[in-house]
Amino acid sequence: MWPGCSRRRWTLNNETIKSTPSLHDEIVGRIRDMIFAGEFIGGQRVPEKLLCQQLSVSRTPLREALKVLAAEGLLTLVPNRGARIARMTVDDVDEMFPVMGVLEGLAGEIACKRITDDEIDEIRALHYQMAAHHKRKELGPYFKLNQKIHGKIFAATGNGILGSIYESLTARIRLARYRANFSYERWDQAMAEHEEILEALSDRDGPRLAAVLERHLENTCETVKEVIRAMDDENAPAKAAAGP
Amino acid sequence: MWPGCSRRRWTLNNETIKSTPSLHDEIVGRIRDMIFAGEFIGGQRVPEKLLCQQLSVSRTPLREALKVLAAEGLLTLVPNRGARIARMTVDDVDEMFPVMGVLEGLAGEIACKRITDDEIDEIRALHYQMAAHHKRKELGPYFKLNQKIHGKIFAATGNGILGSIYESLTARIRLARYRANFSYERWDQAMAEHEEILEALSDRDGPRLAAVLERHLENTCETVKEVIRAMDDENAPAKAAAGP
DNA sequence: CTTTAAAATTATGCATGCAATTTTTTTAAA
DNA sequence: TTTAAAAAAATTGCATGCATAATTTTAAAG
Repeated sequence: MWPGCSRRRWTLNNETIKSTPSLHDEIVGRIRDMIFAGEFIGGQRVPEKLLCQQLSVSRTPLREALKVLAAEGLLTLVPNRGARIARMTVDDVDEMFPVMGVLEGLAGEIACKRITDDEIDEIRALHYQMAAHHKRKELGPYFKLNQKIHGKIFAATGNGILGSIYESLTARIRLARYRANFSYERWDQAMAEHEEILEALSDRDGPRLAAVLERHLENTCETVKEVIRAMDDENAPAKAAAGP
Repeated sequence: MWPGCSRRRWTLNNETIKSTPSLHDEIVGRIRDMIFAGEFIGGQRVPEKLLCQQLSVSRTPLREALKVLAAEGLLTLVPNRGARIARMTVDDVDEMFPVMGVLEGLAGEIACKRITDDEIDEIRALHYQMAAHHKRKELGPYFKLNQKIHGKIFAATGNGILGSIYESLTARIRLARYRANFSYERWDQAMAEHEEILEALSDRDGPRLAAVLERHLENTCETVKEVIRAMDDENAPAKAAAGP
């Protein structure tokens, strides 16, 4: 996701170099996956030692990986106090939302100009798969495909920087979304919006796609905020209930 | 510039904690300044040892700092081959430009809604200072103030994420701009656009501000591309000229 | 003189160890 | 039982050392 991290070919000064996979890049990916898999909950401390034995590496490459993840916004690093899983707040989402909005809008406009028929077909295929999972109320697979479709739209822009910024924002959003106990009405609405997205894309209607994507994002944003509020309620009053 | 880096107070879980400044964060700042000061040119290798003795620190915290700077896009880290100053290409600028465009537009719209009279006065003061430097053709101070004004506009939005994304993009742009041997016509044009920016901001005219900012950015973008092309010409044919 | 191959040098990747800070536990007092 | 202080334990920050990969130098061949 981040431009130029793990095992891949490097293009540098017009030369293509095959890189040996380095340990800390491997670790970055592993920890990222662990976070997204929900192995840690927001705000939780993540001691270096724990990760060291869990990944069977020494502290040096691990600490380098933590630095990278903190730069991505997935971890919060406090001097002398180690790493914590970044905690998403409702305010954070409110800040991220308009930014993602203009990025999605831009992506929609560019994508409509540059997307190929083959790419549209790919997205259509993913769309119908996703629709099937929606019908069967299979949340996990639905999310994966949803994510993939948005990724494909950004990929179709051919603008790597646009894609990577968007990706890093959705990654942070994903911190809150892994346990999505949201309403089915919202889900149905999101699916309907995706129908429109596919239509606008097929028609290569840039303005319409931009508009739908923004509306869709608004839906997503509300969903995420609900999840965050639910998570906060689950923790904060739990302490009061845990009293004598 | 980056949310949560060096000596500052941390807000975490609604607690305010004063953090001890940690060495690697200090190093990140120092190296960033060195890069912006133009001590290294794009594509140049930056051996760890050199930085170690220059900053008189050991390799461990230095390497952590390099990871962070690479995540910011200021350095390129290749496994087993160390760090290089990131090289900006014309294509990179072409990708960054539309992204910065929508971000500036968004910032302009929000800023006009939320900016206070005091903040406008501050920007006005900076503006006139900048105009003076422009008249005297003092490029360095002009750039500093220019940067500050745009920063203030983003600060006025109250949206930290918007600001930090924009900041990280301008940081990468700055890699190319430190030796700006561009045309005076462009400079005059930029100054004229800044007059308009101040006007639109004073009138709190969101759409107009967004439009001017985007136009201004286009100017900046062309300037940067010229600089990059000049830098490339300075290096590539130099080898051919250095022949026997 | 240029090109190629091997050795020497240098740089990077990672593990470990110690000092300093933070967190937890223990102990004592209110 | 709660609170405060002190001691113990654990955790982090950073330096150093060694193995491995990359680069430069040297030597030889074409």
